[in-house]
Amino acid sequence: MKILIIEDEQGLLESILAYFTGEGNICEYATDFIQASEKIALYNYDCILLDLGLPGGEGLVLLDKIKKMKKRDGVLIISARHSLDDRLAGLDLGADDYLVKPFHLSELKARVSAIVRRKNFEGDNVIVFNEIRVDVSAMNVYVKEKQVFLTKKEFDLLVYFLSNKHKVVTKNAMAEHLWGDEMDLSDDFDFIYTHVKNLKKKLTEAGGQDYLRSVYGIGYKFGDL
Amino acid sequence: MKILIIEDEQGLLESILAYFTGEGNICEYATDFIQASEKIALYNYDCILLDLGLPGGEGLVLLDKIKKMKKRDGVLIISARHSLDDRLAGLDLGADDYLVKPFHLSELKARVSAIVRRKNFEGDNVIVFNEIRVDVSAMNVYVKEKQVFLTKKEFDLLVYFLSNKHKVVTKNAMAEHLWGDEMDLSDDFDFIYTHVKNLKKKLTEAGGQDYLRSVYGIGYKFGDL
DNA sequence: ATCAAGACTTCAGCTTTGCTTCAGAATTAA
DNA sequence: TTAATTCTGAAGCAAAGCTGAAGTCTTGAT
Repeated sequence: MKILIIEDEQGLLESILAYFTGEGNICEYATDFIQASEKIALYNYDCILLDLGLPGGEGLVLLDKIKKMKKRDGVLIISARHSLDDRLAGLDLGADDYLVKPFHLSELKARVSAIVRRKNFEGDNVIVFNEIRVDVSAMNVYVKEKQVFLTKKEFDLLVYFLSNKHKVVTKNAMAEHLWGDEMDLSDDFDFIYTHVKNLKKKLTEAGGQDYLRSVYGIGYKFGDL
Repeated sequence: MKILIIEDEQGLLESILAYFTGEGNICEYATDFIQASEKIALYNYDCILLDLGLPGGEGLVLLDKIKKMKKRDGVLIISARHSLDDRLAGLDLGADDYLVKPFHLSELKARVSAIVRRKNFEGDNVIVFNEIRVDVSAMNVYVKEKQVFLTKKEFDLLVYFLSNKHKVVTKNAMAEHLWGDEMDLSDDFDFIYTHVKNLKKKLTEAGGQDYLRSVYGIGYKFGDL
């Protein structure tokens, strides 16, 4: 899962980062309006954590921007303000949920999961594709009722392919989804071939068909045929 | 056992908290309607202690909310009012029991235990998984009819694994269940490895299979295979 | 057919994470 | 208070996964 954290308060930012990366997610962050706008414009996130307390009340402006872009990203508002007005303004502008500071990280996690589940899987967190079944929240993968054990990268990759099935995905898009911007996109990341290969091997060895076809010069396409 | 205490009267809240945590339970609390709603929506508790005396008669509304959510949480109503009407209203709305202030903490405890026993185990407070048998209320664990003596942390851990069998559980989730929100989740708590190891050792030494597999970079999975 | 760019395979070393052990702190029991 | 048990924290070692590079094979264009 890919998360963007927009938070200017150093300490809080760091603990959120530590917590979510600890859960195995890809996290990015922005500490001011400009940074945040750029990231939002350039990338897609499963969920954006937005602190309304940015200087100059820029938080609501950002939210407005996100929504005007018609992106699918979920938005969770974080705010120190108890005023009902702010919260309502946020929800009016299309935020998916809000959370008042201070909060427990586990609470934050629960809400983020809820948002992502609502968005991506319409209440169902199991993806089925022919003989492949992926239970996203339990992190279980089955091929023909036989369990397959994947590493984190392999799992992320599979989920990404499954949620883009029958579409051509570029190597860059895959890299962005798996590593966020920790990685210099001008790099070659040839090693993505390694992960693809390992994933393929595990799936076919478990008796699955090979649904992955490479598209020369672009990337891959996962799906029937 | 995880308990939520909804009580706006500071002194009473503190003594209930002290008492139940002293008994070795994980306790959380809420002092107003908003806090309470949020906690209820996000987490599951073995029992919720609800003071009807919240300002604005919000207690009954909360109870209604809980029941409409179809959660399994037990609810014990606490109230200073002696009126039969309130009591009936509460039980009508699905509360499990009713206690009139003032009361002795030991009485409160007895009622909570009774509710939990009734709710969670439908008269049967034993979890069985293959050759492992756990009597939750008596804190007894048996492997193939042979009793195993666990410490409290080990016991909590086992119960947590058993109630999440076949799912991948993260280290964070385990920590939250074992320590509630007293612990800074951005910490490393490496010592959880120690508890895991000790639990494993005791179970296998008693002749149990090793059902626990670690999921690299995420946490553990307990179950068959 | 030839060539270059991209794709695939393999594998070693590097990093991260997990396991084990043990000692001291904290808690509980006697 | 003392003794025993349990919990926490740290250190060293083991394992898993990730990265990077080298060599080989494929593709599509010339």
